[in-house]
Amino acid sequence: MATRTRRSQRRTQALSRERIVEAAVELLDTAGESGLTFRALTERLATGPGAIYWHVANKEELLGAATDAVVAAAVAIGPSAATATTSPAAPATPPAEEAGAAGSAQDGVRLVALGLFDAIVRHPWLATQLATQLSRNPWGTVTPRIFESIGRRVSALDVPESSWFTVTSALVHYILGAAGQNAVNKAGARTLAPGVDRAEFLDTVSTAWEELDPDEYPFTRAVAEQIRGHDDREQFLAGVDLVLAGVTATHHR
Amino acid sequence: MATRTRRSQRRTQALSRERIVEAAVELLDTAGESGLTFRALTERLATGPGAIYWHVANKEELLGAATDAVVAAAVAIGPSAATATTSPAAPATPPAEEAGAAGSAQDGVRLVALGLFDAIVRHPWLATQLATQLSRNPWGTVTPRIFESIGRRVSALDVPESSWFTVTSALVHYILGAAGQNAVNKAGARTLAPGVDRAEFLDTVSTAWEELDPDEYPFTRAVAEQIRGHDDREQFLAGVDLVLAGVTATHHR
DNA sequence: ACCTGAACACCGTTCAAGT
DNA sequence: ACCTGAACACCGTTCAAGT
Repeated sequence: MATRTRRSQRRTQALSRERIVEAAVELLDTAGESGLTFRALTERLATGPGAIYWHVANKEELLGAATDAVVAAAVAIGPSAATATTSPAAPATPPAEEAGAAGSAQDGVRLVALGLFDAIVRHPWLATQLATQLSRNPWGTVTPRIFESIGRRVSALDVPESSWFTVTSALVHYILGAAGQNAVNKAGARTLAPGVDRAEFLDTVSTAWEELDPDEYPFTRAVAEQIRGHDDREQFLAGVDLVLAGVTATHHR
Repeated sequence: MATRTRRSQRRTQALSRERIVEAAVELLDTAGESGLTFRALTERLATGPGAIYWHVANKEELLGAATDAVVAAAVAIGPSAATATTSPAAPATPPAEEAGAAGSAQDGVRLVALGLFDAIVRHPWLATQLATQLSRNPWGTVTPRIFESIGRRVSALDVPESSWFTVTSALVHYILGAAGQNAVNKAGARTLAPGVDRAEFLDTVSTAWEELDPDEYPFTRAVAEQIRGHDDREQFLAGVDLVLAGVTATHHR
């Protein structure tokens, strides 16, 4: 078999934290979560483990940095603007969408939400990593980044300032929960042909759900059919709109 | 130091998948995600690794079973009914809440949501594990369990059947996202005195957020103060109500 | 059928030594 | 200041052997 990528030529660029994080993201995308090892990293960067440890404290920090880089790009850009290379450094301010009427702040929320959704689709490991990062390291950079980009749009909605935190939290939580679950791609595939593997997969789940015990799972069985033809992004956006509708109904009415 | 729990007496019960899962949950609760190793399990159960592998295919399956056991108990019971011992096997049908008027289906949703929330607080490893389980194994038992218990209440709301899937998904996604992020307990503490460690922690986050760059993070800084005194459960429920309000506003109105 | 425990391949991390 | 690479402790998993 011997699938050797003969990338172990002499190193041309100097090692740097940025280059290490970049390589980590590539490895995660290519080989999945279990593919990111210091040995693989070491080979790809043509160096030794000690060198990596000089730039990065440990694996947890490396995963955090990889997550942060991808998230930064996602919230800055909006939905899949096809950035081929992931650049760890992102512009400070997101490009302004349509100059802001109060109503199109809702579109802003949708835009950021889709940006995160697409990022998770492109980088399936993000789903798990986001959960890890947000729950055991909320003082890090990842949470504020997401919070800020959603929150700005929320503050442009007409919602009393005292509710900003609650509303933003609800949106962020929905987005992360939904994006996470929908990012079910077979590991390794860079871009999945949208019609083929995916439809097959949904079919499998739908069938499995239809075969559940009728006494224990009446609802899930009843609804299994609806999963078959559905479009993930559409579904995801419908959920965002549901929350936005709740915001409108609850505040300023 | 030699902190030996001298639990390695001769085994009294026979080994079984159930007992292994139970021990795994205890280990996860006590020592965190990194504390669950086959060696620790082996010592606690007074056996060898081979014996465990006879009952369980691998670590991934073990984690899945542990997650499933805890989730099953959570959705069956509702908010923290203080089950001291986690019983992997759960009753088939959840105990009926107040006999169902259409309006109290909303209370049903709140009840299940709080049940999951509390479960994650009691078992912080659930947050990460749920994300893993749901995203790379949706044909497992965990997803249908959660889906069913929320979905039943949704179908008792007056929402057209064609929207059941969308609405249930949105609720489940919010619940998992929110519960996940809020489950920030210091690892190891079984029950945390609610007023002490937690307030200190929120204080730290709030302060950190106030010190962010004013140009990049105006919103997060503005809202940092609101995090200080807030009650997680209250916040969580407010989000559930926001989604429910959205459902009411969008459907059958 | 169920369990034992030594052994294997692999992993994250350290550190004395080099430039 | 930055990098090398051997070495260490530990982990999930296997398997021939026992009962």
